[in-house]
Amino acid sequence: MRRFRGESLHKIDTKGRVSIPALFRRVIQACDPNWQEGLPPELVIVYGDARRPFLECYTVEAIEEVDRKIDQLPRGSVGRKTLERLFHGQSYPTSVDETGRLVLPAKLRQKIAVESEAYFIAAGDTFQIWNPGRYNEDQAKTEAWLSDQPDDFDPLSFLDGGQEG
Amino acid sequence: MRRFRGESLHKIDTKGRVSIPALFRRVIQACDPNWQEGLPPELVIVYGDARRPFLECYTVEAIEEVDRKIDQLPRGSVGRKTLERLFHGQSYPTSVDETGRLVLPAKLRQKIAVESEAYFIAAGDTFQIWNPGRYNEDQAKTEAWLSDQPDDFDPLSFLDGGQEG
DNA sequence: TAATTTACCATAAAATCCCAAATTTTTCTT
DNA sequence: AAGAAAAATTTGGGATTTTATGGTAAATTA
Repeated sequence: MRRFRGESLHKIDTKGRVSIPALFRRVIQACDPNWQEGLPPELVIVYGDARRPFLECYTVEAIEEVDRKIDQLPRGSVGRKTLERLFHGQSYPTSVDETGRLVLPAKLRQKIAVESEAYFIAAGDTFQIWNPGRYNEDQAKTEAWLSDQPDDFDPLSFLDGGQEG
Repeated sequence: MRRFRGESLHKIDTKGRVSIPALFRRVIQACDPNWQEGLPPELVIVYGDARRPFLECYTVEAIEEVDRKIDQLPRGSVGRKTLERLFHGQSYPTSVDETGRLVLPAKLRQKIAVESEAYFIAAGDTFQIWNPGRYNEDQAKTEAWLSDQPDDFDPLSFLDGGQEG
């Protein structure tokens, strides 16, 4: 399975167009089982979780996996209903244009409060789009926490045992 | 499992190109399960941990092991988020070119403050890239610490029980 | 028709490819 | 073991391609 990796900052123009990081485009294309020469690679942007200040972008393969899992939940259950709202309702299917860009409609830009620039960061099999300042704040918190740890603290220690709080 | 071993100093040219020590290349290639004749061997450079003054280079196998472990952490946990930022976001996937070189983008060069030369040193299943002067300082500290130990102190004693610190 | 969205064209900057000169290391031969 | 030949490594420069971004025209839609 291909994964996103990396981060970068891009301009948003007056029409809401933004370049997708070139490396991300390759993953989007490789993970679109319907893609073929000449067609624009597709993806799905999930924007509904109000507690998250970013847009979450899924490849076709990744969103189909989510869909399959939702299908397995009992009809009428709270979980299923919530997930259907989020992933089926509050999501925006789109595609990468010929020049490697994507159009963020006004509604989505407002959701994450972006205007002239957007910050892209990989998160495994999805990637996120942030307001750059908002991301920096969040990142600063993470770094502050890290610098409170002992000098020899290794983030990888999360991987072992992890008695996570 | 193949391991990196050795150290060396290399020039960085104006485009950010730097030769990878030949012995390291063999390990990178051997640990890239997708590699085949004609393809460039791939690797991932992790640069995000601000407390570390070097770039940490992972083989494909090594980074995939980290990815698998991250996948097993609970979604939404602090540990998972921190590790995703670090290993998925603040990392740079790249490959070894035909002449055995690698390109360090300006952002990565700035992170470790290298300009005309870079120092490479093995560290088990990864290797590190340092500013040569910065590495010497660090090494001097290690040596100073060692020389403060009793004459009969054997570093290998760390291997036994080792009540570190 | 006015407004919005989509397609198409253009350009500067950056990243990549291709070729090649000097080294250095290894192998071969005497 | 020494010297010569071959192979591999490190480094550099120019040409080409890709990327990020902007603008205009065509098309869709309300």
